[in-house]
Amino acid sequence: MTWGTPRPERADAARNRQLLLASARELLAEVGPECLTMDLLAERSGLGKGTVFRRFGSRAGIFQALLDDAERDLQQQVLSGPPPLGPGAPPVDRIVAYGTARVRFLAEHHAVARATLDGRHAAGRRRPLSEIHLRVLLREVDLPGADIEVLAGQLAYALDGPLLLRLFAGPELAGPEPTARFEAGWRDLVERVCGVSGV
Amino acid sequence: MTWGTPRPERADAARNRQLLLASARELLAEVGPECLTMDLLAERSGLGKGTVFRRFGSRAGIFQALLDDAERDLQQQVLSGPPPLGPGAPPVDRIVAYGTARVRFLAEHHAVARATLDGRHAAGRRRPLSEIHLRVLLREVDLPGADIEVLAGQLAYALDGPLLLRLFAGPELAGPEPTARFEAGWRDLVERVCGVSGV
DNA sequence: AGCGTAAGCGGGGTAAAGTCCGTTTGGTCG
DNA sequence: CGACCAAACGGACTTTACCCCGCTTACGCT
Repeated sequence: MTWGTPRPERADAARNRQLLLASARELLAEVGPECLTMDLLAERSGLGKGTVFRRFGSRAGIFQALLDDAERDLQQQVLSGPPPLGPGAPPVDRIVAYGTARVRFLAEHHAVARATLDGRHAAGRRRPLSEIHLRVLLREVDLPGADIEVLAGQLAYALDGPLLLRLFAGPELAGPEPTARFEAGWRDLVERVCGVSGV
Repeated sequence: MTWGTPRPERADAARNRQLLLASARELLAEVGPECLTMDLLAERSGLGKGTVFRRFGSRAGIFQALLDDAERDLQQQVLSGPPPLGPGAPPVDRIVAYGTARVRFLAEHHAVARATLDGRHAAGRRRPLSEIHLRVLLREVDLPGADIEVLAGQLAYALDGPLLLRLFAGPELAGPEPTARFEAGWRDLVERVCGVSGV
């Protein structure tokens, strides 16, 4: 036994995965994301509820799986498609191209992507504090050609919750070391964006 | 009657708000975030479950309120504290100082901040795709002194879900206009970060 | 003070997420 | 071909966020 790959997927499991994804897509079109329940999906696909949970882990997992499935195409483009999205172009061009592609991807699948975030009744999330403050300050900096609204949002999210929390949550890293690293990273990012040249 | 302010808060409501926040903090320390249920909080504070929901709207709302409460102090520092966090310093310095303060704030309150994100068993969220791809490409760009790991995370989040979804979700803006704006914003951000000078 | 009313309160009810464990089945090895 | 086992399945059960609506209470007005 070589343990490089943990185990191949069983045939019935693979079949059911496809069945579940197909049923989920149907239901999504019929009743919309917020009415798609685990029970409903189980019934529609003719499988047990336990099976649905085994596959997806949670309600949000369904949408994640759906999105991953749609994203596979984008991944292929990135790995072996034509430049600048695929290999062969200068890295900066590829980064720009990737962002463009991803924005379009999310715009196209925004309903599913939204449902991924779980909070099914959270409706309007709030993150205005950092963003507003940054917007005000950025206006005072001379940044010709920049879209301040968008830039403020980008920086706010670069700074905010998910990134930090993910690392903090990981292998118990709430200590001083990653904190210092984020602080340095933030300083570096801001100085690059604002065009501070020197030492 | 002047209708500028919708209505002042009733006295008992204010008292109960404080009581609930205090009870929530106690329970948080005793049983941890994931065991803090709405029923438990209601019982501990001697109020009805309906009241708890009226106050906070949802489970996540509790943690949001707790975090907002703690953040009020930071807000004060920003609005009227000493520079560089408060007014009086050059904007870039203030931006850097704000980021530093916020990183420390989140590091200190990471348990609560984490619980804010609702998905109580979501555990490890996945966002490796964009991040890994960006990391690889950024390494090919000459960026002296940059922490590529951190930078890749920052850019990935600047690009990713929450920002887009928030605007898409808002006043129904999935159309082409904001998409184009995000694409342009991304190009601008990347070029600033990577030090592309010219036209 | 007495009254009207709108906001706040209570807690039982509901639906849906997530868990458990006994049963079934696909795959492999003798 | 038959036995064995780990993985997959099913669906009843538990937990808990969230809703609903009749009751209570604080505040403004006369």
